[in-house]
Amino acid sequence: MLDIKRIREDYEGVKKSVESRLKGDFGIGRVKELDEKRREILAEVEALKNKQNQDSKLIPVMKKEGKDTTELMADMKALSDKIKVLDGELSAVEDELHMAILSVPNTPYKDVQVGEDDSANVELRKWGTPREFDFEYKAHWDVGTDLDILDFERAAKISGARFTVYKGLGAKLERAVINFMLNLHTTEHGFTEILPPFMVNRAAMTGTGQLPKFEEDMFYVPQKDFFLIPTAEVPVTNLRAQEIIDEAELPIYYTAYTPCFRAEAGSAGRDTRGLIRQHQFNKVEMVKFVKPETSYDELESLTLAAEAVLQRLEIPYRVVRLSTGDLGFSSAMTYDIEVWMPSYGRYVEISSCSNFESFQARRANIRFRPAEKGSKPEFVHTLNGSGLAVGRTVAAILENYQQADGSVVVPEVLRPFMGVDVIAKK
RNA sequence: GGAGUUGUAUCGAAGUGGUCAUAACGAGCCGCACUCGAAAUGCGGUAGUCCUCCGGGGCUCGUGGGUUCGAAUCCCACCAACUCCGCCA
Repeated sequence: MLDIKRIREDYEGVKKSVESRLKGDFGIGRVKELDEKRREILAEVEALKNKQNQDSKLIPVMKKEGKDTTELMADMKALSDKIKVLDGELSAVEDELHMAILSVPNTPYKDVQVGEDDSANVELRKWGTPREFDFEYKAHWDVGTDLDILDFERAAKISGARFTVYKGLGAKLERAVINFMLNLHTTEHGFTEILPPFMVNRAAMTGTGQLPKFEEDMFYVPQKDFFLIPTAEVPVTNLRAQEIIDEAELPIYYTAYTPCFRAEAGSAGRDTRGLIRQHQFNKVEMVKFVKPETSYDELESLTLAAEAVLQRLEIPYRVVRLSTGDLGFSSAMTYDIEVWMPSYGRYVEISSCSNFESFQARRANIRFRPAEKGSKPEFVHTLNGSGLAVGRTVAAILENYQQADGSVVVPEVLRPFMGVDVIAKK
């Protein structure tokens, strides 16, 4: 959510910034209209309420003095009716304004290049060199199926398309990757591990920006009005919702493993094979709550923490900065980490690291109290990044570490978790 | 799922229709005094939020409705916590 004051004071500037995302109708004009209408009604109703309060105090005094209050009470009834009508109008305008402003995306940071879509993304750096295969390499779904560690057919039987069953060393590999990532982030990067609920309420989904605009992308549990989390970002960021945090506690770094559930509405026909696009997948997420002036430095270190995973696994990747048109709804700036995927013949997104500035903090009401005496609470800046998507990491391992005989070498750092050096056919 | 109890500031807690929400009374915390220093004691201070013509005004007693001239207080719904029962891993 953008600051309504900022929209009021610099309407043209904010409008221009939001519209640099290029795609879609952002409805910021409606916000301005409703804000003006709201303030008009507010001034009127507050004047009437003040009168109501003043007159209301007279009644017990008059009664005590034995005076007749009939006339005054009749006047107040009329006043009260008028207030009721105006209050009704006010809350209708406020509801509409609230919905309207919740539907306006964040303003991109000044460094973000303007562009229509991912074709305008800028490559910032590359790490590692894609491997040259001297045999005919396979896509990860074939590697996994042939080794009998991934089973897409039986997953379809019990659930449907876009689900996977991991089996034997495949299941163990998934678990090893999760543990490796969590251990790295907690012991070397200063993150505190969180294991949150995988179902959340509407308020949490609104706090991080998934609602009200993207409800159709989520799995929903009508019985309790819960949503299956699309990412750990939702429960973990909302962990501190409605709080005023002591400045001394900042920055706060949380990391969490969770499964993620996505309806993948509108992506029919894309990435239909393999582990890349699933209704349910595992992810290790990193979330930061920081002071505003540090948030862009924190974005750099967050991205480096995610990159460290691929460096330890020794898999080539590159880092890109998303263009305005490719930027997520809540984000001001996003770096994507893309891993080398031989079967795609290109780099594929495996992590997304974003600075939301105060956009989520304002929605979820997450503030901190500056240490300086007498200072007012301010919104924190929130960030998050995948550290990493686990299914895609496993896919990248299977593809990049496959051998001519169909076996897969286990990356060095995962061997303590796996207990084997190679995943081979039985 | 059923029954009961509860929800007021950092915490405990009073207030049960108006003139005690500028939230009593405790506790904690921060200043100051006393002290060589500390403890004890005394004094003072210890929400948020919106609007503003910067004078001030409004809102918030779990949340949302209702009754009333007027609601923390009465009524309804919902949420959460606790106790007991049922169910369950």
